[in-house]
Amino acid sequence: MDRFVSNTTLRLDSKGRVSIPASFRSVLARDGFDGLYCYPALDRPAIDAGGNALMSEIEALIGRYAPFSEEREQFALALYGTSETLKIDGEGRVMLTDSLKRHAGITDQVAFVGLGHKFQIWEPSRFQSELAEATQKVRALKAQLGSSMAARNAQVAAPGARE
Amino acid sequence: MDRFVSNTTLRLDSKGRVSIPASFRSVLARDGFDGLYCYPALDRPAIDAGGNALMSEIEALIGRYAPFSEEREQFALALYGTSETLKIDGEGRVMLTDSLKRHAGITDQVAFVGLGHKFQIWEPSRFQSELAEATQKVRALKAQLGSSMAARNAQVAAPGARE
DNA sequence: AGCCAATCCATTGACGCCCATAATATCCCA
DNA sequence: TGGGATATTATGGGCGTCAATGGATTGGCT
Repeated sequence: MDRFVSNTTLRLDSKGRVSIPASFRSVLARDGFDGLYCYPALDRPAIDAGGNALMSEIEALIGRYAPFSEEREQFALALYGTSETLKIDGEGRVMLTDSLKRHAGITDQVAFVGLGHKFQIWEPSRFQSELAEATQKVRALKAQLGSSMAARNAQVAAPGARE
Repeated sequence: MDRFVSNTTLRLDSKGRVSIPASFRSVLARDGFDGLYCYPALDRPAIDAGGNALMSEIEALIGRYAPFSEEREQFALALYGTSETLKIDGEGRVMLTDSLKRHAGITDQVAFVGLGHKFQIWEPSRFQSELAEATQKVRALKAQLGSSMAARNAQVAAPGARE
């Protein structure tokens, strides 16, 4: 597997360390990145994290704006300026910095959430409500798609049906 | 055969493992995917499962939105974030995660239901009632079609409608 | 010296992998 | 066409390994 999927919540120990889920670690290893690249998510109380794939995505985003343009400077500041590269210890753990924890409201537990090419780190209860909200949105979109392509769904609802 | 068809219900053992029906396994093998990709179905108490075909469907859905856009982040969170790639052991069994079992109300038995490019995993009695309901609807639809050809167009326009 | 962080080591519970058995299904050949 | 041999499924259980976690020790830096 070469993408981040699923979610798990883990505890921080007394020293503030937390294990990165083993499945995420193996994706990072495949991606070939020593450490964990992360930064506070722009518009949510979460931490974006990943490896080379994430870094080049950010690079691409910033690269789309002209050098010295106002937008470019601001993106660079918001993303590069707040990024950290955390070390991963021998047991696969990291120590989140205070500013990252503050941004996400993290205290003693975190939820790791796969988003494909990257993953996010949330305070567990905030993640729950965000997930509920996002799920609603996806459901709404599916219903919309369903009514325009309804014949397919009707079939799906009655897989064993014979006439 | 390269599609998932028919349905079987199987038991979970004391360790929570359940065999994937052999016919489904051979489809997965053909699809070339090590493991079982699955996630809670959006609008039913069931689990959607499959291989590469299913995963690229999700990828396509998410790929329609621009990187870092609000929609993309939410979709990735709701879809990738709740997906799991289950390992298949040497005997063709998987262990469903707690959250998947909770979503589908699964305890000690499951029904595998082929849906073509993917399949679903249900709690058996829920599947029975869902199937009965669906059959009922199809029957009603047929009766209407039979008694009045004129109704055809209206029905085709809103086949998924619930009342 | 004193603090913080990087290694290193220990524990425990879950999971992966292996082998065993029973019940079917499939084949093969008289 | 039977009917026994054989392969395949579904299922059960044992055991070693690894992941998550906790704690101790070392080493650098001020």
